[in-house]
Amino acid sequence: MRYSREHKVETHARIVKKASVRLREKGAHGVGVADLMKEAGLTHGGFYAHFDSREALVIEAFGYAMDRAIERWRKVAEQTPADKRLSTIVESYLTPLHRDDPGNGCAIPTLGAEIARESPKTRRAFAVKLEQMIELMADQLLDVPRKTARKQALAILATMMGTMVMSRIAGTGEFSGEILEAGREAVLGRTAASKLAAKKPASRKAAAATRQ
Amino acid sequence: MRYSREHKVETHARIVKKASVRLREKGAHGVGVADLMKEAGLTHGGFYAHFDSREALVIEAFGYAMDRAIERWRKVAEQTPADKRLSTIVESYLTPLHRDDPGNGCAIPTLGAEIARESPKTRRAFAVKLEQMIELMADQLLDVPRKTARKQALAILATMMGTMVMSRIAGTGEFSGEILEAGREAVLGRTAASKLAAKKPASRKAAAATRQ
DNA sequence: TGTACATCAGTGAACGCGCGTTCACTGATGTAC
DNA sequence: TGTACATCAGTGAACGCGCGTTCACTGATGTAC
Repeated sequence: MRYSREHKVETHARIVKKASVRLREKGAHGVGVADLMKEAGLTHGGFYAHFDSREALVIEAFGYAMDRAIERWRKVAEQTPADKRLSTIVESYLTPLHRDDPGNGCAIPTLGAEIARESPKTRRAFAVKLEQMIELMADQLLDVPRKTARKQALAILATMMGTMVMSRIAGTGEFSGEILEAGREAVLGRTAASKLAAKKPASRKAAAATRQ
Repeated sequence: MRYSREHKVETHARIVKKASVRLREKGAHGVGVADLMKEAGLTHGGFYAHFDSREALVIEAFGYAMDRAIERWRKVAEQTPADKRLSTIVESYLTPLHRDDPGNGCAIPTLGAEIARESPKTRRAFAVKLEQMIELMADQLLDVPRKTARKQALAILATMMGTMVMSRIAGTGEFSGEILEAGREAVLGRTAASKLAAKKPASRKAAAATRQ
């Protein structure tokens, strides 16, 4: 069956998109070609009409995942008043929802170590995307000189990503919630609400409960 | 050949130790049983006299790697005056040397995502070790109440680990060095030396050069 | 103390499963005339 | 506009390699007598 001009491009994109979810969930070696194709509603035989190798899809899917994160942050920045952008990004990132859904989340905490093991050439492509994330984050830090903003952006991203990895190791319980909270507070400072919660044991328990 | 009582224990430990290095370098799926045994000077056939499965060795090797990190920090704490402990740990962690030698480095930046994908039971065992790291780090934060120290320790660890992952994605060049520096500064604050360097372009270049 | 036997860590061949990759084939649609 | 042919995304069987695992065997040393 010969398909229309756009059909192949659409199918290709669908494979990449679905693969990026499964690979974030299971890791770069965690899913086979057959499974990835099934995810896109196809059989494994057609795979090589779209990609030179499994490796090639993995790279493309990783890139897609990072592009989506950048895009998401860009959207938040557009739709949020300047002084709330940083906190909106950080607070939506360091969330149990994000922690428990790595397939649709940031690629660095799930795939960062595997990206670091790629060839220098491939790594460089991802470094460019990382650079974009840093600049985007620095854009949200308004009341400091640009150089300082960039330094702070780097540290904020590192804290966010490290917090996410640690909270996932800790699971979904109270310990994991504590880690997320510490990350949020470190980046944004203690809010009035969290200060209050820290002083009143009763409301702390309630807060712990809502975090699962 | 029947060996002395301690022989098996020693061999077992040697396999785990060597495996922990190779697994940190290549990832949990990056090395085969035969290679791991060869690393310890043995052939693959003897593997199952020591471990129930490859998975069992991976788990044990991950645990060994984390224990070594904890042990190393504990030693630093013992051998360093109280007010220098935090900076000594952080400065030896956020180093090009550590970045370029994942095999002998901290397990979280290399294996954290894979630990997070393990079974809840296994994850919990690693969460215990993570908890130990947190407490050890909190012990070094002296002039704040314990609860605050713990929160700060969590954030510091997250920043350290996130910085390491990001710097490895960035490779070994200037960008990677910038990431490490931002991490150090975020955790320790600008030192007199780095402040000076930031003002004098000449010495900044020199600093960049020493970072590779 | 000396001798016969038991043990079992380690060897290397072999097994078998899974998975990446290949290939002959299909058949719907695009294109040439 | 209609017809014959070409194209090529997708199918499913098959290939073959790598790797985790098994197994019969070895032989040095521990242990029983």
